[in-house]
Amino acid sequence: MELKALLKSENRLKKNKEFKITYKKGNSFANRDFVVYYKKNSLGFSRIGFSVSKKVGKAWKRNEIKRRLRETLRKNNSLLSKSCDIIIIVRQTIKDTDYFSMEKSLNHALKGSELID
RNA sequence: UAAGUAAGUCAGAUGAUCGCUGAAGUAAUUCAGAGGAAAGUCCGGACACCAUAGGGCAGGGUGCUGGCUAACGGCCAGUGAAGGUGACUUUAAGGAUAGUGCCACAGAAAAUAUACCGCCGGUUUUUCCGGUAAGGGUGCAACGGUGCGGUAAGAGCGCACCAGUGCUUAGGCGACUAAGCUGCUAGGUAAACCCCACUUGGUGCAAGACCUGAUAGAGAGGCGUAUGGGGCUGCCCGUCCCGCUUCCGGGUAGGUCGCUAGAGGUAGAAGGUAACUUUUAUCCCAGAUAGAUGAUCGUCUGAAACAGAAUCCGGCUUAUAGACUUAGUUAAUUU
RNA sequence: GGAGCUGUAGUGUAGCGGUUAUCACGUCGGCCUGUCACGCCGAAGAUCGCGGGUUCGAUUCCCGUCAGCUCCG
Repeated sequence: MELKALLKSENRLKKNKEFKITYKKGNSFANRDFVVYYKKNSLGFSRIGFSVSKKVGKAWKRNEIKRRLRETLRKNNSLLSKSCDIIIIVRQTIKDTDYFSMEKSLNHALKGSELID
């Protein structure tokens, strides 16, 4: 699958139901900045959802975080072949970190959940 | 030069690589892509549905004058009051003689009554009676203020000036201002109830319309309309529904539309002190749906603030780095 | 996106415009007890979320603002 397709609509978690199922039946891993829920699916590709609480910041701040997360995942396309539903929850500590340390932290979180090598 | 006042503008730019959303195109590709506040949701509209969008009362809102506007609690121009040396700023600013309430403590007395210390007269010299409200004292506030006359002592009792109120004249569309005159003195509070004038139906794009369409009833016609219940903001009137029967077909979830050409932008002309209006030319300028603008590198000038459209407009309020423009004011120095 | 509610000692709450403000739990000190608890007595602890305005005087009335919470798919 092509790299740019990662963020097409079929690769995103959308429905509230899907989120709830992943929360209930999936496994989780957490570090200082992120919580990752993941669960195998039968689609042959992965779907990813983001969850950024209002406690993190105002609207423009949350948008910025989501943009940067998408950029990080775009560079790192190995997630797609896993066929998983993934939810990435952002914690409050992310507020003051810059792009590079965020990327590092996210990779650590994904390694911990054995989604990437 | 310093301090301060008012009005207004911009809101990083540019190049490269990799990406996101929409439109056009068979395709390569091309074009467009967050704000001055997009925010708060404090007002006003458009639009949609609710019942025909109704009547009365209650309730809500606004409150100096004139104008502007689709409308407004907004804006513009003025009036009064308050503040500032000044440029200028602020202003919920109708009515207290329609009525009701309240004015703690203190004080004689807090609104139609009264006299604590006093002053004066008479009698008596402990006091009592009468007159008085000038002085003291209380308080945010004491039935006008200052001065002179007057008096037993006093008092708008009389006079002059001032404050208020009423009337007349002049100016102004008007709020009001100026001058003159007569009578005389009226406590404050309406962001207390209230009165007066104007105004106000409710719900909100999660409005609503259509497509597909499990289970079972949204709709239409007829009959009945006694009681009771429910809906239409609260109550009353009025009105619709709930009952029975016949016909007909269609909740939630999903998708499409609503969804962006508009009280639109830019430039000019005319009218107006201005807000704004009229008109000519020209432009098309986000439309997502878990929700699109990012990352890296280079240069300028320094990894600049507040901060992200969600139906759309007009305002208000709040947040905001840095830079700039224009017009007044005050003070100091020099010529 | 839209609609609403609440802010008062550490916590949960009362409060007619008129004393820098009530009660309970908690805290601190004392009494009681061999000791602790219970009980009794006393004390401290509040910029009434913040900023303006009305008023002689605001926790209370009005305006703005901030924070928290609830409801509507």
